[in-house]
Formats: sequence, C-alpha cells, structure tokens
Amino acid sequence: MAGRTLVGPEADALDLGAVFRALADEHRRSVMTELAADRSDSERGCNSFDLPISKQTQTHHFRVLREAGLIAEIDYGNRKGIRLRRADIEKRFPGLLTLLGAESPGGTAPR
Amino acid sequence: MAGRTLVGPEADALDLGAVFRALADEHRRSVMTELAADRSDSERGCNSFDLPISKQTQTHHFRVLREAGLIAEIDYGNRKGIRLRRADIEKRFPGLLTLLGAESPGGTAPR
DNA sequence: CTTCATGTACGACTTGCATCGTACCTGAAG
DNA sequence: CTTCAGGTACGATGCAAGTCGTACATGAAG
Repeated sequence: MAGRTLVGPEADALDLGAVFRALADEHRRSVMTELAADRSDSERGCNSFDLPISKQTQTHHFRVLREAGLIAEIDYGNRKGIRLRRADIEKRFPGLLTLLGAESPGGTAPR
Repeated sequence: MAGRTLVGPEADALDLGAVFRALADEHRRSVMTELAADRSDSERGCNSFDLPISKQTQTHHFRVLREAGLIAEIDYGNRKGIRLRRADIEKRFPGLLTLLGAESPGGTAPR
C-alpha cells in the first residue's frame, strides 16, 4: 500500500536550467499548471491529466519533471502517484508557480 | 546614428512557452541574468557578454531572445545594441527577472 | 577609394528531444 | 493459476535546435 517515493534533487540543488527546460514543453507545463492551481497539493494519479500522448511518452515527461525537482513520484508497483513539491520550489525559486498561473490571463485567453 | 529598433511581440502577447524555451539555453540565460542584474537598464553592446561561441551563433541567440519578447535590438548598421524589456516582462510575467537572480545564491554558488 | 570590424544570410552538420512500437514487469481481480 | 490494466525499459525515428563555415552587407577609419 505504501509505495516508494521517488524524488529528484534536494531543494537547494534545484537547477534553474533544468527547470526551464522542463517547463519549455507544452505537456509538462500543462501538468505543472494544473498542479500549481490545486492549493490542496493532493496526490494525483498520473493519468488524471488527460494528456494526448502515449503511455511511454507520459512516463518520459514525468521523469523529466521529477529529475528537474518539480514533482515527486510515488511508486505503488502497478500504479503511480504524482505530488507537487510546492514547498521546495517556493523555497528555491519563489514566484515560479505563480508565474505558471499567469499563462492564461492575457496570453491565450479570449478575454 | 539613430538605429532602427527591432522588437518582438507586444507585452500582452508574450508566450510563456517561448520565454521558457528561450531561457532553457545556458548562453541565453547568462545574457538575461546579466541584463536583469543591471538595474539601470542601459543599452549594451552585444559583444559585451563574453560568450564562448561564434558570431553567427550569437546572432542566432539574440534573435531567439528578441522573438521571445525578452530584449529589443537596436540596429546601427554595422553595430548592434541590446536592451532589456524589463517593464514589459514585469507587466506580463512579474517576478520572472527576480527568478533569474536566484540562480547563484544556493545553486552553483561556492557559498 | 581601400581596409577593417561588426553583424547577417544561407547552408551543413550534429546533438538533443519528443514520440511511439515492442516487449516486459508489477499488483489486483477473476 | 490466468487475465488485465498501469507503468517501465529499450530501441528506432523524425524533428527542432545549437553550432559553425563561407560569403556578403554595413558603416567607420585610414
């Protein structure tokens, strides 16, 4: 029941280059935007994001997000959970998550 | 004497994906970090950044930064000036420039 | 004019990366 | 046990991007 938690680098070791590279992809950014919008930071299933890509590619993207230090993955064996590392991100790069929310209001929004 | 100013998209049209893609490259990020650190926002020559890459590649990188809306290029014909679009960036993505300054304190810094 | 430094245009090369096909593993349900 | 869904590992593929070589344009200096 208790799965092993896979985490990337520690909070102080987060690399801004890796973070920007991770957030450069549309699919990964949409995942992060959803996670950042949920203030409860509840654990989510990794197929609850409705990504229009195959399973293998999703695995790849979640790995990139984890290695960038943005999320933690909880491995249950045949299932996987995703959790946003909000505290660590805010500690190392304050304001980054707020920035993700600023994507719609004025950008692609029809207003 | 007065060169033509080349600017990318307007402030409201800045795309977060393009911005992250632009900042994902080490060389472009170093340029932006230097620009963000100079609070006077003075115009700078484009070879004042000591980039360890060829002229052609520098041209390419500055073009990417301009098309992402992060800088403006002033064309003097045989010379070029670089200016940070601080106001526009702060208006659309407040806190982004501050984030660039957070690269050293705790990351690659020797402490 | 010629010379020179700066920057660009075009093309080629190489690397990185997103994507998917196939095969395999894991745990739950039957 | 078998079946099945969720996830991973590995390899292949196609495309985007960083890099540079060659050639050319621009304006200043001589």
